[in-house]
Amino acid sequence: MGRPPCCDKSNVKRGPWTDEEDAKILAYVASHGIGNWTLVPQKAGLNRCGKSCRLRWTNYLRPDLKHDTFTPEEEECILELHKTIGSRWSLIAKRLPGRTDNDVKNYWNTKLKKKLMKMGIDPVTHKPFSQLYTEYGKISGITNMNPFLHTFTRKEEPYDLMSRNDPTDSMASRFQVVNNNQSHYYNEASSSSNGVMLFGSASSGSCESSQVGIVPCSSSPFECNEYILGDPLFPNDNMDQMQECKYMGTLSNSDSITVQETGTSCSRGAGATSSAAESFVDTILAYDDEMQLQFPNNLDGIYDY
DNA sequence: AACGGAGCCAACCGCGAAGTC
DNA sequence: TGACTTCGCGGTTGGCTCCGT
Repeated sequence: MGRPPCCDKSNVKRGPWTDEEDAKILAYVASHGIGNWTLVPQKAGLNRCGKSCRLRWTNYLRPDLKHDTFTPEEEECILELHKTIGSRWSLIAKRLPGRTDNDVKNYWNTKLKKKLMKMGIDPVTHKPFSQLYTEYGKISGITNMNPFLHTFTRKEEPYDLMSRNDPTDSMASRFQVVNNNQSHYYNEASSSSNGVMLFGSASSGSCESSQVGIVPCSSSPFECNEYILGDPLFPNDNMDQMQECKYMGTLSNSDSITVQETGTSCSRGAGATSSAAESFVDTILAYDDEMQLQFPNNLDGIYDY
């Protein structure tokens, strides 16, 4: 039944690699190529777990890897990609030849994140903290009135907003929706009219299906169709439609994306039923209009989705 | 010189997806 | 089809180095 265990984890060496061990990996790959990593320790004469060997190769020994510091161009690329797709390091690393996901992740955590925070920019949303606090204040102020938003804050629902007690916490984390085994960011980059972000959850009890997409306005060489189309939350039925949109999935140079849910039936709270033809943003706008009528003072000013 | 804190990064951990039997 | 595995990923940690006191 199944494959044999990769190794006896209690009986393998761990910790830093020696030059001798590196040489064994290199020699093995040179003669056999990359294949079944579980067999590598045995065949290469290493007392290591196959998983550890694979990690050592992919993160350090690969001949195509760069070991120098990140260039300003690479830094800019990471920032742009992170703004769009978040902490999907392996996807970001694929756009940076010679860099691994571990490299990118470490560089982000040790340099870029702090750099952004020093500039007063939230590293998750890539928006100024001041703007986020303003927007969050508005959202929290109307949460009890808007039935749609109320759905996300009720404790008995699968959705739950994170605590706002920690002032050092990223604002974006407070918009993270926890949905059983899955969580999705309501990326704060998603709030203007230049593009559309479709979101939802296929595993939600109230949504039968959903889709996630990013529509930008300007086209850079980067295309994120692969991320969107590869997203498990994106129903196959909508793939063709997604691929037909030539703008879909190209990276926006601006931070303007709007949130929208389309397609299948989805009910979130009283009155939030939307038909297949009724878009999510239409539903929100309808509530917005309703709120404007009922509480014109509270919702005065800019409030774009 | 000794110490402690911060920064950095290689390596590990745990999970979900995919593969195998 | 189900049990069990490997693979790949993102998050976290441990230890080394640097720097200020």
